[in-house]
Amino acid sequence: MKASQLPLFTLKEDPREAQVDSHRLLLRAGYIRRQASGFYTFLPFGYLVYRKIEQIVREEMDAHGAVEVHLPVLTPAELWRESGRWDIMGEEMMRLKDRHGHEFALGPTHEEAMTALAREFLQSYKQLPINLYQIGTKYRDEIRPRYGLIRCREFVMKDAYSFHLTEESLHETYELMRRAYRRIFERCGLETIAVEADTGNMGGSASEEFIVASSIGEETLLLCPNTDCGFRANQEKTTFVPLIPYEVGQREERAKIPTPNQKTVEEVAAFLKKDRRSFMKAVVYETEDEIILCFIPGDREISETKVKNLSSGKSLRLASEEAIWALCGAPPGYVGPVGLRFGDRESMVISPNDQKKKIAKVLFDENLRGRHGLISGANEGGYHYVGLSYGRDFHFDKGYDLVEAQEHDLCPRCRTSKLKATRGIEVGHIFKLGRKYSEAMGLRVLDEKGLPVVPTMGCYGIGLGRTMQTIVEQNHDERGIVWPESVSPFRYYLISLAKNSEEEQKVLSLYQMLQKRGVSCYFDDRQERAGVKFHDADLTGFPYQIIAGRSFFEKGELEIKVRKTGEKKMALPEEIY
RNA sequence: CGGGAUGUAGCGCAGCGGUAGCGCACCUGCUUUGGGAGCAGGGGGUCGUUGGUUCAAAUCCAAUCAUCCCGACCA
Repeated sequence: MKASQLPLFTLKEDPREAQVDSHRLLLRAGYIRRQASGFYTFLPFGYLVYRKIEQIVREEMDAHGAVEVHLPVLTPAELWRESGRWDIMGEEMMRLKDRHGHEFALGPTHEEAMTALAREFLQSYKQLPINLYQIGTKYRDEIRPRYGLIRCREFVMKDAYSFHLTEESLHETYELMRRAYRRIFERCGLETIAVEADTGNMGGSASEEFIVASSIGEETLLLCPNTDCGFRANQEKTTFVPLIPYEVGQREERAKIPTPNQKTVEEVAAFLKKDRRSFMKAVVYETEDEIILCFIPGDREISETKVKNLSSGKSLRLASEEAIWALCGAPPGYVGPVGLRFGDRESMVISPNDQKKKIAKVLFDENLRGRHGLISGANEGGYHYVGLSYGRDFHFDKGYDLVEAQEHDLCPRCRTSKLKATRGIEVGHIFKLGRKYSEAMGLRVLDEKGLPVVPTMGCYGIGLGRTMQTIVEQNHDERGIVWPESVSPFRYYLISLAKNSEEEQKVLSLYQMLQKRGVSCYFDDRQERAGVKFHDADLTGFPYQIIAGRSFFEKGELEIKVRKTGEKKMALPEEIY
């Protein structure tokens, strides 16, 4: 392709909107352009790269036994109501009505739609297992779109859904997909780390994320440096194990201490000159039908993800001040385990200002078990208790893991090494979904005995646009992008330094000869000075540059420059492939 | 949704009460031609939108929309 047909859209100056290198370079080198916050146009080069990635994904999915289909972007509300997610998905899901008033979602994911498709044609166990995938546009109304293609509101995802009679069969496909993903990212020139992940509101048992280590990543991973152990997980998923176990402490008298205007653990600890480790921190959440009071060690932060997994799964948020008053009879900051009007054990129904009656739950972190001398709110404004004892002032049967694990905590697997933290971009995710959707949507097949069974499911996603930008994030220098050959729009960037029409004709012949031989080459035939072409060639980042200059016109020799290393060598036209 | 910032030519920005500017890009001509050329000439903006203050508003005030950054984490 020639520049006169397929123009460059390069910019001389950095666009103001871009904050990170990969985003800046994709804009500047003319690969993408923003249309609205979180919505991007793919320009010619960008679309070429995108399609190369798509093709890699397609080839590997096909090679690993999956079948491609294509579903509508709009999914009817009824499907989401069947699974119960119409209400759960919240504002992240974009919705609209047609002229008849029928409700639709712009699909953020397609579990429901694919399960609905499967139940239409799956009747017998003989049809299983089957793995259906599509490459299609998704919509998520992100709170805050960021970093170009990394987090946007319209994006292309490859999503696959597999259906199985047995756990073993699901496991086989899960492993197959794991292998396919390794191949896909490898072919894209990305080094991924596979980590255990939280299953989120998707439901299901096992789940693994494919992460590319990067400082702009929005995921935090915790890794065990002990190679024999090899533990790697998403921070959200990591079980908290303190490096130094919490001391049991001495049993002592309970005392109520005035702590006026001291609300946070930090404030009260400073005020009483006590260590934060001896505090029992209370955090209150509510959902549509629950109020959840959590107690955790005072020196740590709570993991909202972990609490969410222990709740009804609906929209979890910090409780309102009214709800805290209704629950504890005290303002925020003074909540504690003693004197809760419903006791300190299990659940009962209360009625906060929020119209509805809600179930009250109390969750204790396991690290509070059996401890004495703890400090917590007195459930009375302006007072805290010191000297709280397990068994006397609070107790619990089941303790939970509620604390967010951090770097330098103990590895929960080998329990010998300190965890290390890394930031990363999630480019792929594989799940064992289980029967959540097949069950809810009435998917059944007959087994060998002719009895109906509900198939179990797996689900496997890759963000294509995000993958594309991640490749740039990992492959660039101060001059521009350095594409891996597998996804570069073209293999060669041909720069003509012709000074007259005779020389121009020579370069054009060269280009036509390369075309004829099927060499992937972009010909910059613009009437520009050499420097401009060199800069654009480096910026757009194809793996090799062919420079037709003096040596070509005099001796027929071309200069080949390797973009990545800057290394140059001479070659004859026939030697270029 | 809370806090901060910014909207002026295609892009990057200055101007902050008195005729709308600069650099790059674009068009024409001449010279130049191996790392973002020089000279000369030229085209292009209802200053995000709406309302207000004023003799006079890009400039002051208000509202609104859009974009970017930080937060939405925890009493």
